[in-house]
Amino acid sequence: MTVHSVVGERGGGDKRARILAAAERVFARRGFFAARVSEIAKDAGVADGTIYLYFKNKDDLLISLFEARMTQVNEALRVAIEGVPPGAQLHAFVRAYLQLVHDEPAAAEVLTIELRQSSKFMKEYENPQFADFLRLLGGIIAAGQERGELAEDIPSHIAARMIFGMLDELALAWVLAKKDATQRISGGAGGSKPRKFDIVRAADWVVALVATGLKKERTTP
Amino acid sequence: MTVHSVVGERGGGDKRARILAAAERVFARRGFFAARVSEIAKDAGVADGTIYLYFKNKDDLLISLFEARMTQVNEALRVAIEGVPPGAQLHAFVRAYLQLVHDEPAAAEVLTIELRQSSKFMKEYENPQFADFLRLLGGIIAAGQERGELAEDIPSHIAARMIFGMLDELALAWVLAKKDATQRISGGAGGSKPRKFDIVRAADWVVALVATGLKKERTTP
Amino acid sequence: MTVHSVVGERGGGDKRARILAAAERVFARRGFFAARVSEIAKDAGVADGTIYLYFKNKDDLLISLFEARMTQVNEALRVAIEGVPPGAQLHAFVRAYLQLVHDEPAAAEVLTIELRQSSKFMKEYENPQFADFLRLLGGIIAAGQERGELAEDIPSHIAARMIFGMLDELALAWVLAKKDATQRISGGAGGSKPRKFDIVRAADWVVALVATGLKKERTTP
Amino acid sequence: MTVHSVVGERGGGDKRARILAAAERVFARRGFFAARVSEIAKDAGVADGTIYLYFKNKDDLLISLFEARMTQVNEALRVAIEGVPPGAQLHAFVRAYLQLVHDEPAAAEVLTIELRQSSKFMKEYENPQFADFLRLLGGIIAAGQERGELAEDIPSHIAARMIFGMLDELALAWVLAKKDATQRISGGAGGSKPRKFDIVRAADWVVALVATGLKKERTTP
DNA sequence: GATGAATGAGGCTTCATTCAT
DNA sequence: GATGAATGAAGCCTCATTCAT
Repeated sequence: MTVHSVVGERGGGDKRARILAAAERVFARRGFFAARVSEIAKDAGVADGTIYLYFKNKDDLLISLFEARMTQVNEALRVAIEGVPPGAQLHAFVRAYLQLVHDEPAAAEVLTIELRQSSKFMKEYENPQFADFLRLLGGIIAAGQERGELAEDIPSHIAARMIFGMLDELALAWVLAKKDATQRISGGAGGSKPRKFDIVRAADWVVALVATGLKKERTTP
Repeated sequence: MTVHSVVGERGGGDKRARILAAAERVFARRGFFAARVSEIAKDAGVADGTIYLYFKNKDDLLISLFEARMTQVNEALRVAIEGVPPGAQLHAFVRAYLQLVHDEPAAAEVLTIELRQSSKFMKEYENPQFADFLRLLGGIIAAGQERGELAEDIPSHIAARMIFGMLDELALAWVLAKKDATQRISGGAGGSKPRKFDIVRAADWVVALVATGLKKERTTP
Repeated sequence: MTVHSVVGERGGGDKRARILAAAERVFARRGFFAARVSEIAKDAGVADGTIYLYFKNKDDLLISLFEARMTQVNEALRVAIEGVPPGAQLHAFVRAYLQLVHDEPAAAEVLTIELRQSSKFMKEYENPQFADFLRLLGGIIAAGQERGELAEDIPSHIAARMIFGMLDELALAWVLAKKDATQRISGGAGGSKPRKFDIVRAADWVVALVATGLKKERTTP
Repeated sequence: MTVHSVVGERGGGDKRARILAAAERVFARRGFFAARVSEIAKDAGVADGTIYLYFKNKDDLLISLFEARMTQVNEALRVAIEGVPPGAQLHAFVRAYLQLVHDEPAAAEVLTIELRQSSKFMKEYENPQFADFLRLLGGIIAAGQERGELAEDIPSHIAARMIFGMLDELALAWVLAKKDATQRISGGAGGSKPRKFDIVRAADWVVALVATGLKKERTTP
């Protein structure tokens, strides 16, 4: 199953998928609130009214998009850690996640930015797929703790949150930097618009930080 | 300088501050897009039109709020690490940040959720205060690397991003959990609505993770 | 010819009649403007598009319905007064009309309520069947006046209008009361939702009022 | 209190009244469903949005209009029968009602046609003013029955309904005839579009019919 | 400066109607 | 003839912003 088959492509077969793919592009381009249903329709090559044959309303479009993408992300992550030795699963997970961000920047942008939108989506909407995601990541950590490989002073679900926070922030920084081709390569800690960096390579940084921290003198055999 | 003097209080003196404080409450309650200028005016005890004597428009209200809060956050963080030995500054920084989140949940909600929002603010808006924040945090890390205390394999500005990601995610989880008093204390990695936890104590977890990672066998003198 | 054969039945044969019957049910249930063509189609067991094979548009559906029903009403009324002595024809007419209302409440509701509706139907639409109805009733009165049995101070067509007004209002009151089974049997002149009464028996009241009025001691020459 | 002061005039003072007056004109002209809020606004000389400062929505406009008008009608009728000898009150009531129709044809049209509109208004909407109207008329009849002047074989509230039916039908016929200046003066019982007649004079016809019926030789005891 | 009634542009959505199959 | 997915015009309503008082 490819990424595109889930959300649909421009030349895709069924309308629902094409609308969802268009919604993703437009939400990424404008943001949910600034996105116009008519623009999504135009982008999908359907009439405005057609959207309402497949989705209840504009909100449903975002929720459906999120569910489709998040389900797919979870699926890909599960595949990525399958057959991997327990001790290497966290690395595999992180790398796979950032690879997905790299491959589907529009999806990453919607997941990263739009879904924080409080009212309708993080508060009222229960969001079971994101819970799945956290459960998957938390499970890897908890298993490491049970095997005695990972310290138990941090609750696994909190650790999962923290790792997700890192990944999400890196994804956001990368996605926003990507937007701006005229980005000045100013040195230092940069402006609010971060410089471009290799998001896939960043997986190693995340794993390094999570595994052994920043302190220099560390692991002894 | 107190927190309130920056953003204003209900019984406060000047109108500008009262409007800003009201905006923060309403943005936290409804989200930026769902917030109504008239509700902010009512909450501030002024007429709708009065808001436009102090702010250019609704966007300006959010930007001003963000700048005031972020300036104050940076100020508080600078104070928190002042006079602290270099090796302990990161801990002080993290603890101070999460304490601020704890003390001003409405502010935390606006900074955490609303500012990620759409195009208008993370893309078009330059956001120098957030850059300051990252520079401050990145500087602490860079200094540690220069002193040879911290590993240099992760660029300091990337490390700063990752740490901010953790802090932001914890703040978000805590703020959203706070919203829902009827939260079931179900076990496991939880649902999308995280269980309540002690946000201030979480500072230790962040520092532990950042310092030495999750791996069990670690630092030897 | 039965009532149903004109407007069609659920299990009926040809599609046109089934659509018309469904339209009557839906118009009675929702009102013309709130009725959805798709609901009529569903109720008739045909596809939406099929309706347009038999009717020009939604308006045509109501007009056709009205013409079919009114033609049938006029037919039934003509039959009802056939062979009846001239002096008893008015009574027969009134009784037959209210009996039809009783037997076909959905039809009565459409004729009574929907057709008064806006411009489209009472203003722009010529409505020859209703003219027939008034001509039939007016003819009975005019004949009575010519025979010297009825006073001539009221023009026969005005008298016909007044009698129709009574019948129509009684039908409306009865139909609307029928809607609400939980009707409180509060005394007095009632609320806007009238109490249930025997619509067929009401024929005697109409005839009594029309024949001799309300005055108790009737004038003697 | 004049008629206009209740519903408002074009050059009137407050906006609410002007909007209500415009709504009455537009509803009479187009019918409720075909009426456009923007046309009402234009007719009232206000912006579209202004209407929503005074009324909740389009439905509220019709309900408010009905309540204002019906309250005023009831008031006028009460004044019309005040001080009139009991035996003459019915005549006074009928004449006053038809005079109101004559003086305010747009109001009559809205009351007569639009309010039959089933779903929203006769079914869901309780309509206390119309109940008042019926109570007033029914009270006059009941009083006549108690004084022994009127026959008691017809329940007073049914008699009230029947009289209202006559008045309403005459009003409708007159209002619709008025619409069409090019009306052919075709003889006989006419088409569906009735010929013009003197609506005020019609009061005598109604009273004659109600009082003594159509029978020429009236029954002697 | 302060007010808040008024504005009016513009979006989401509905639904009668069409037409390729 | 029958279908029903697709169309797209058009309306109600919201709400940020203005400006006369």
